[in-house]
Amino acid sequence: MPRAAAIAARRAAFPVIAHAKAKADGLSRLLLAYTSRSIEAGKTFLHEGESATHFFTVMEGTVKLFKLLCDGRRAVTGFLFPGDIFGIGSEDKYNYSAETVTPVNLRRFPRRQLDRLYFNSPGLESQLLKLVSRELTAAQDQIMLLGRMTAHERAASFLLALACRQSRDGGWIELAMSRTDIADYLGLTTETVSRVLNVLKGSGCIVLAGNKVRIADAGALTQLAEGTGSDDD
Amino acid sequence: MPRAAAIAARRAAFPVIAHAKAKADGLSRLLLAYTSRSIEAGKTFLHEGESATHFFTVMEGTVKLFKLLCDGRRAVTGFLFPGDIFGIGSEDKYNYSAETVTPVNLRRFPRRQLDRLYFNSPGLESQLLKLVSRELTAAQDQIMLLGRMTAHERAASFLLALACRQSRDGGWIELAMSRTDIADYLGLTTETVSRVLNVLKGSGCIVLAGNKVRIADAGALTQLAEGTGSDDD
DNA sequence: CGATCCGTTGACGGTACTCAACTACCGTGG
DNA sequence: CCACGGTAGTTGAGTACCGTCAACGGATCG
Repeated sequence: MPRAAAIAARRAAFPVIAHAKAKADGLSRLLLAYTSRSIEAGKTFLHEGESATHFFTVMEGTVKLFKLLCDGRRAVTGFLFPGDIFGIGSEDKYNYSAETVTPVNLRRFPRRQLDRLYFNSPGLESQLLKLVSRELTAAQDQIMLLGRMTAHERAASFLLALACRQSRDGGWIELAMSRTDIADYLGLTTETVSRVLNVLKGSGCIVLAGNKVRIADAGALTQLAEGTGSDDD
Repeated sequence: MPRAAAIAARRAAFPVIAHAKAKADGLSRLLLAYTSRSIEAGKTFLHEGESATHFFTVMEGTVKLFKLLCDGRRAVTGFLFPGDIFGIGSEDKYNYSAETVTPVNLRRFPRRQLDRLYFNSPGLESQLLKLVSRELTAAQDQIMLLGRMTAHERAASFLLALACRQSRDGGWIELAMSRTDIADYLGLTTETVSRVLNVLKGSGCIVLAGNKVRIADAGALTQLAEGTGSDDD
């Protein structure tokens, strides 16, 4: 029973709105009417604490959301892929910063106009509620990961979650983000990320080739991700 | 600048809806019309994965929300106090379990009736959106805490966040939850929690007396919580 | 009074961090 | 063309923080 829950958790695991595009059709159509911006890689285009005037959808590329401690320590709270929406949530300030990982194409939507739209399209608000709820679920999964999983388990979970988002290219996953980004996402250091990935590679669970990964033994990886060796529950 | 952000973060730090009662007045009034249940301490009254039929508000007592790994490892995602609302969020299954920490008095509200209510009270849905957003913010703060803070910093943050919720009794904070609960909340072990609290006590930051804590040196505790010793940023 | 649970304290060990060196891969410019 | 510098990733050695295991004290309860 908890096993099923764990699997479901991983499936929804991105702090991000898994397949938001499909689910938020009305919203997406809405966004299409608005300005599209191209941003080069490595630009912080949204700062924690700024007043939240817009929300965004990723058209192309990868974005990361993160928070900083005053001494520079960083936590990446999520990666965003095409179709994901962020900056929703009715706080008046953004509670994370956002930076482009790759060159990115974004559409942004002024929040100020939301109230008007709520009035016109009644389903919209509950769509947003659903999206934020999904983000919340993902964040809580991440809490489980950071609070109670080992480095190996974190890496395995991460790869499986990535695979769920990018199921194309014959199983090859593109690691668009740097090791530092992954480390800050998994609560580890770059060195540990590197080592752990190479252990997974060595054990035959994955194939590592530069920025690409392929999951070779999903079963073994899943077991790792759940911390279950060969024992039954 | 990041310092201000960090402080704001701690202020909102409970994965919980800080002072939801005040903010969600319409909602609270609504809930008052519904059944109230008393539950003894230590009962799991809501299971992760169950279909989410109701949402709840805490009238009295303390509740914890948690998730389990299949091998029994646990992460407490939040503590709930009187006035807090949970089980909102429009997922069809609960994504955490809930257990009473103390004897608790709850009101519960059938979700099925929400749609009808949305129609009648237009502000309601955006109230919910705001509550879920706040939960999300809290969860992301917890991600920062779990991913990038030391045991001492986590404990200090925890105490400060608790103090923000319970500002009564002349500064005495009631630790209704066990060390195990705190450990699962902070991603530590009970032993470490115990040790760290006693270090804080020894350094004069706090006063520990059984289940009660008083913050003696809020400044020092805040510095600890932020990881800033005496260096400027 | 024994049993159990919770919290504390101690000794020890391991996982992951720190520090450091080294490689590979860029793009730039001599 | 290759030297050069900068960045990203890998690898190694040593360390530290925190987890594990174990024992103990105090409270509650039957």
